[in-house]
Amino acid sequence: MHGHRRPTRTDVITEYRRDALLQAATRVFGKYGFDGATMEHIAREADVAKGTTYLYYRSKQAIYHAALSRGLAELDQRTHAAIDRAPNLDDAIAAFVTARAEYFLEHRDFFRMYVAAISRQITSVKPRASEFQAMVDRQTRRLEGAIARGVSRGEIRQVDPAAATLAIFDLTRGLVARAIVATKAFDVASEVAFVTSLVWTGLKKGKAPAARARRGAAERERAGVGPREQ
Amino acid sequence: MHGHRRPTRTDVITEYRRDALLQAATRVFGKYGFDGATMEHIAREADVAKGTTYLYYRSKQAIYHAALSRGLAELDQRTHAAIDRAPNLDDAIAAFVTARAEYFLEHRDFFRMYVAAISRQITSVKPRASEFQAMVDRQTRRLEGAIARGVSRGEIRQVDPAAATLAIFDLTRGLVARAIVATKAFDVASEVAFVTSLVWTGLKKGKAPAARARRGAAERERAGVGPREQ
DNA sequence: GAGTATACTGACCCTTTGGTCATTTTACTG
DNA sequence: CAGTAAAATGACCAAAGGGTCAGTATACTC
Repeated sequence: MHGHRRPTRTDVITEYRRDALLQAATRVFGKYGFDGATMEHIAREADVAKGTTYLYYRSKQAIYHAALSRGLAELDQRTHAAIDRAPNLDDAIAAFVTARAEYFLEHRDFFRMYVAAISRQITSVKPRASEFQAMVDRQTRRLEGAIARGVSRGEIRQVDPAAATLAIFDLTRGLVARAIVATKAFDVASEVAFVTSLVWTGLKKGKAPAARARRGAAERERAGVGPREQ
Repeated sequence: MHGHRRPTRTDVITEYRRDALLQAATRVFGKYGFDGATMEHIAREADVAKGTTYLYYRSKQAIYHAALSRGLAELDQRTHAAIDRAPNLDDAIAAFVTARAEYFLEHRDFFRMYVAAISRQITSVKPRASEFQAMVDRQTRRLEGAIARGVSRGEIRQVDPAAATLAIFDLTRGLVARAIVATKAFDVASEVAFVTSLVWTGLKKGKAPAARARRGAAERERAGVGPREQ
């Protein structure tokens, strides 16, 4: 556990329990949400008694946070690897969408936690904004870099790389959400293809319609809109 | 309240309380989420005692459902009106995005409830899928129709209208979420313009890149992916 | 195998909160 | 203004669940 000495018996047990608890937590939080999940349930799922849980994680919050972080780290790692493997921008976009869709579909409970976490961020009054911002940043940085390069290299039209990345991010999340909720068969591959084609066509160089000025309504929103209440 | 006889005193009071409670509920549920909200808090916010709440709504679930439904109805109404006012497809798309973004930004607490509801749908094990499906359908039907017409009329390239609509839907939601979480100024108008331009460029007729076959990973997902567990 | 350290357990405590209802307040009627 | 119906109240109840810890089981040591 620390440094690199031979792991003691305690280290091994700790690692084993921590892992089992995290897996159990992901399953339970994914299925019931933070409030719906009970420590008792998580403990049973990990084949321990409730008290044991508190030997490895300080609180419900702590185990939730750990489970979420673990998934995010793995997701980021996979996303980054996929993008780095892509030789050019359109492949990078496809890789981003594909890698994430794949990961989420292999880890449905994690995806549920992920969506709930995003929802919480919007709901909660507590301004844990910075932590959340960092999380999104980690997930989008690589793709944003690739898009920025595409723009400066003239590969695609002049767009705000951050906005484009976030758009792809949103599309992917929506796509996965639908795949998970779907009761009838849902052709993920073709949905992924649609999203990538939509985005690629939308970004590709061509006579850009240069963000046609929208009249009326939208204009009124011009001013910076901070977190002001309705 | 029923039929069209002169409203009795009771009717007036009922309407007044119901309305106050729904407003209060939206505020509280929006800020604290379903579980975080307490009936006591909602009651206080509506200037009544807890018991009074139960004179007008059977349960916490009931008031939650009523508040959500009311917002959805209004949102749908506005969205539909905006689309119907649009003379052609690209205006319809812009109208959809703008109308929704506007409504959500004017009713931030409702938006929070809305996002939480979506998240719940994904999280919850209970298959209330059909009700949810209906909700999304109501919100997208009009735009989907417009897009379908655009396709058959050859105005845009051959795409699945449902998929395109859902994509626009997702982009709008993401955009609003960011506007609401944003700590620094956030230029909604330009974000709306970006999304509409991205979509419009992406859908517009042109040498369609015909969903370039994605090799590898995505392919493996081909089979219908139902709600199977990880 | 006695002795000790480590790991685990679940009954228990305490707070929170959805929902109820006997009682009180308010408004209306004749 | 007495009498009655409608409306509102908040103390109360019961269930649920996060977290604790005294006690028990397991494993390791000499």
